Amino acid sequence: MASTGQFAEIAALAGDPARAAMLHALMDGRALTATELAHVAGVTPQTASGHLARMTTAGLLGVEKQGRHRYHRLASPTVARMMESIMQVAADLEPPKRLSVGPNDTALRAARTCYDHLAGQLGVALCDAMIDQGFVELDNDAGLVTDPGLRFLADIGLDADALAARRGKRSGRLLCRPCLDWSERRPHLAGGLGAALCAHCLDQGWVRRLHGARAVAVTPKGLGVFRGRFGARLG
Amino acid sequence: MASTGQFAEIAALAGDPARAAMLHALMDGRALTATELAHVAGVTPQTASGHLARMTTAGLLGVEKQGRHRYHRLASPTVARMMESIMQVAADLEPPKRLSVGPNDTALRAARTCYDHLAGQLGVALCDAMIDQGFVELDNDAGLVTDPGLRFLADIGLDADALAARRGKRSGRLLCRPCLDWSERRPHLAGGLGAALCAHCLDQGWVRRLHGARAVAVTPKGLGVFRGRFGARLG
DNA sequence: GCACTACTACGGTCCCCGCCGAACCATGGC
DNA sequence: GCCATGGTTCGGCGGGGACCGTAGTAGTGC
Repeated sequence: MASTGQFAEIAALAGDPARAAMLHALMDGRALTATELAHVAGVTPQTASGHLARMTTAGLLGVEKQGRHRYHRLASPTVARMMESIMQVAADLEPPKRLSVGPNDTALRAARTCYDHLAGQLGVALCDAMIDQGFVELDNDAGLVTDPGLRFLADIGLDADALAARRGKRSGRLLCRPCLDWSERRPHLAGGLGAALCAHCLDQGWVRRLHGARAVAVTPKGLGVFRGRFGARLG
Repeated sequence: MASTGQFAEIAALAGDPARAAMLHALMDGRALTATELAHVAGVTPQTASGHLARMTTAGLLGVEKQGRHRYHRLASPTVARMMESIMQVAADLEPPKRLSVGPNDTALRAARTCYDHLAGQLGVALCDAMIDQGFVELDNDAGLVTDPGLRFLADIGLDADALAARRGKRSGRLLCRPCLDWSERRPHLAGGLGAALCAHCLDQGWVRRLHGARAVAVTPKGLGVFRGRFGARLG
């Protein structure tokens, strides 16, 4: 089988604190340089370089060389999914020390990207609002966009055909994937729909990224749209 | 956040070869004793005991004491999902030595349980057959049971209402989750539907477990059902 | 050409952790 | 009561790997 040895190898790679920090930093889906990653991990560049090389040959990361810089990113959405699922298990672990609930942490809980979709209080609130309005129906395994939901998406500028193109084999209905939020313990929208929604929010300037991290902020314009059109209850 | 420290802790627990072997052995959803797990991991009982204690306090495993035995099982489906996703990433790793493609491995590829649903060639074949017959529609994110599919499920003895009860908030339609098979690289059915289907196959004697491992075998009766009713192309 | 930056390769140190042997509890059968 | 069995705890050993020095190699700008 994909022997336990290979399984252990991947898990062990993710299990080192320095490497875990780098992987987390890449969870916004963008590409960073080795020096930046060394900084977030708190190690010297040469140590970081070694870690990055190992993760790249293992297929966790991909690199794009560009001039004298080498940008490292997560190799695939599959890796991001893996990290999400580990985070869910880790969230059940009682917090050990809780010494620093810094502002960074607060921002992250409020709104963040989870590789390609929105998470945190914002992600959950948008999801709840769309359920309340009957735009999507969710169960533990999957979600379904209703006919009013399709009209709503078209209304805010998201074309259903474009959405269908993002997905694989299309079915008659537009489906999506629920993703359990590790900080809120409630589901938010993921999958092709979640990715499209997140990209659209960034395009339209409804949310913007904060200082190159995973956290995002809702713009005034976005707040109006989320409250008015989505019917979301936000802070 | 669910700090990178906790993330790394969970991943590191899964990253040790001995612990990974134990976790894999528990992936059939049943509970095993410490001695059995020590055997599959190839370590002494006292070493296994230490590993099991750590994984239990970390929330990866649960124990049920029963007489002088202590049965260890995966703590939750969440843990199983985590392991599935790590396996998917690990499957992309080129096989390192491939020295023993033993019969055990062959049986595992042919048909196995993946915590609570069927996987391997059998799982993929059943999924393909149900798609071909128009019983389910799948995309990358989710799947939908059609009306003929609901009738088919009732026909083979699976009640849709009972299925709905297994899931969380019910939607108008019966949804399911696709799970990418790490050996076949194609999706099979998971989620509540996959779990119900697997349980039903075991109940009806269509498949039976092999020597207490994850591998399962299709019985002659099951072969008839899978070919005749499902229309599956099997071996 | 030279200086500069970003990254990689090598050698050595240190520590964590997985492992086992032996001894120590708990349960069940006689 | 006694032994047998499954399981856990403790102490010491050993190896793997994470880390940082220093040194070396591309690519860029002057």
